Amino acid sequence: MDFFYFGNPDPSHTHLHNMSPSSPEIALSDFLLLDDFLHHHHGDSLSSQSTESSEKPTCDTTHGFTTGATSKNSNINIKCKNANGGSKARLGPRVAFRTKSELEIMDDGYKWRKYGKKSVKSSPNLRNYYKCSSGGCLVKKRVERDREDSSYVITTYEGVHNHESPFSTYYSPISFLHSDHSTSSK
DNA sequence: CGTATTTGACCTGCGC
DNA sequence: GCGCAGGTCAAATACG
Repeated sequence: MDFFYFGNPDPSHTHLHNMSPSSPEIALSDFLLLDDFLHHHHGDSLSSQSTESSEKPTCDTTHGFTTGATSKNSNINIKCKNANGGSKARLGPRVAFRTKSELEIMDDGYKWRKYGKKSVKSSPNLRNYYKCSSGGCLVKKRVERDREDSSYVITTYEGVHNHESPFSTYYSPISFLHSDHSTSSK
């Protein structure tokens, strides 16, 4: 499976430029992997070795296991959706961050262009749609407030950037995952 | 004046 | 087939 990293998703605490490689600040956010992308490929060897969650349809339950690697508060939740969510061709893996932030606009190092806004049934709040404004890069993101706790912002990324972040002066502690598995997707 | 954002219309998939 | 919900488009508008 593919993996990508957007640096510190919570700009209210640290700025990207100040981020250290070990970045404990990521602990301030929940990090969700929506691996319906995997499910889309179900049947191949991938799903057998990835988490058991890919076996179950709509395992919306929050696993909430803590990454011993990063730290105390960081919840990594693996979410997988039913195959119907993946019936269309996916741009790539979907990754969601839940971040406690006043601001919905997070500078993750990429340049985003807003292309839509919608109120959705699943939440009383509006959902905003962004595309990466780099030419040829089709990565999208959705930003909405948590319906449970509006002080949280849920940011969902879809796809993989085909270019470097303008601010990629740092290295992700989990970037090895990317190099390790990037060949298996896309 | 060029670029980004806003926002209603339009499109598509899904459930009934 | 119809209606609903989510996602995208694109013209109009705002902003630098």
